[in-house]
Amino acid sequence: MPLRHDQVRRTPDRLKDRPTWLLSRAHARSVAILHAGFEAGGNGLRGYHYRLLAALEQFGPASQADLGRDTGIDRSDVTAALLLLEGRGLVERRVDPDHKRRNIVTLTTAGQDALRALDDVLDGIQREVLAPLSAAEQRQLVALLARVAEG
Amino acid sequence: MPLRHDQVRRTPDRLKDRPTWLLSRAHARSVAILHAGFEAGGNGLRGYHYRLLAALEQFGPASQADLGRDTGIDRSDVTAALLLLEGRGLVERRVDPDHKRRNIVTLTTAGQDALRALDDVLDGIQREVLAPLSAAEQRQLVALLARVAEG
DNA sequence: ACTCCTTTGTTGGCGTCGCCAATGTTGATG
DNA sequence: CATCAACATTGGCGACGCCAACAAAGGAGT
Repeated sequence: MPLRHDQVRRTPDRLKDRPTWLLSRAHARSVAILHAGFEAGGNGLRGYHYRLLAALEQFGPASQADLGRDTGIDRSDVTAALLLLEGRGLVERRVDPDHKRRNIVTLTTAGQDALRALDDVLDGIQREVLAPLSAAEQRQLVALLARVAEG
Repeated sequence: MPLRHDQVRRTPDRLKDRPTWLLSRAHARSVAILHAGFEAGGNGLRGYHYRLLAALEQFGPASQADLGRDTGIDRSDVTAALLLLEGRGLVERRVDPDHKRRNIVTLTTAGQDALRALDDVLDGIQREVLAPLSAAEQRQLVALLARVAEG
């Protein structure tokens, strides 16, 4: 069996046609573009932070546990992410007077501004990720992905 | 603004329709199913190991650098993954006599068997991941994902 | 009132995947 | 012969997901 340095990039057949592989590759590309976008215009915020800001903006003040449930983020990770958001003044935390064990998290004006800025970044990223597809195909993909994601 | 414990799981609108979000969710589900499958029938091997075995089986013995290129795995991660594969006797490493800095990695018979076993596991996983879709839709999704993955 | 169970926030840890830098060797190229 | 590139290895980092243990607090049932 001959060796094969000096050859072009290949992908084993076992991988390249498997849906899970394609899903993984597509996701990897999406993540790379997301990362670059957040790097450039995200001001150090990451996916977790955006999810939390989005939930706060839409649903209003909430406890950390509820935030975790709405965003699919583990309670412990919510704590860490909020620490950063609070440090930047994008969010405020205070103890719920009725439930002293509960923190009520509120979006600040600065937080709203940051969310809007991220929205723009995100929109650009969507366009870049879906660029290989026509508008109709993009809609198809979104519909199919939604069902696969749901299970 | 009223609080909202005791409510059902919701997802912020900002997230739930974005292609990158759906891609991420679909990928997450795929990964969860993959993880469960490897847990059950993967004998402690993970994605990296399968990729490496697949490349070796199809393309024959190769240097670690070539393996990395074929599988999209970083050289440093190839080293670590091979360490485990070698420890299990699924792979053999020897120095290339013509290039003493190069290791030639060879798939053993046990490695081939392990690969076959993983193939079956993987096939089952594909079916589970794509279960929400009809056969025609599955083909559509695969075609679209391939293009998105490619960029 | 008292016990039991659950929720909440926090800390700390683990695993996967992807990536990058530095290093010592070695081969190839000028 | 000097330089440069490739190779394998080590070690580290970041994002994301997840889990266990914990103390504080509340709720339910007796």
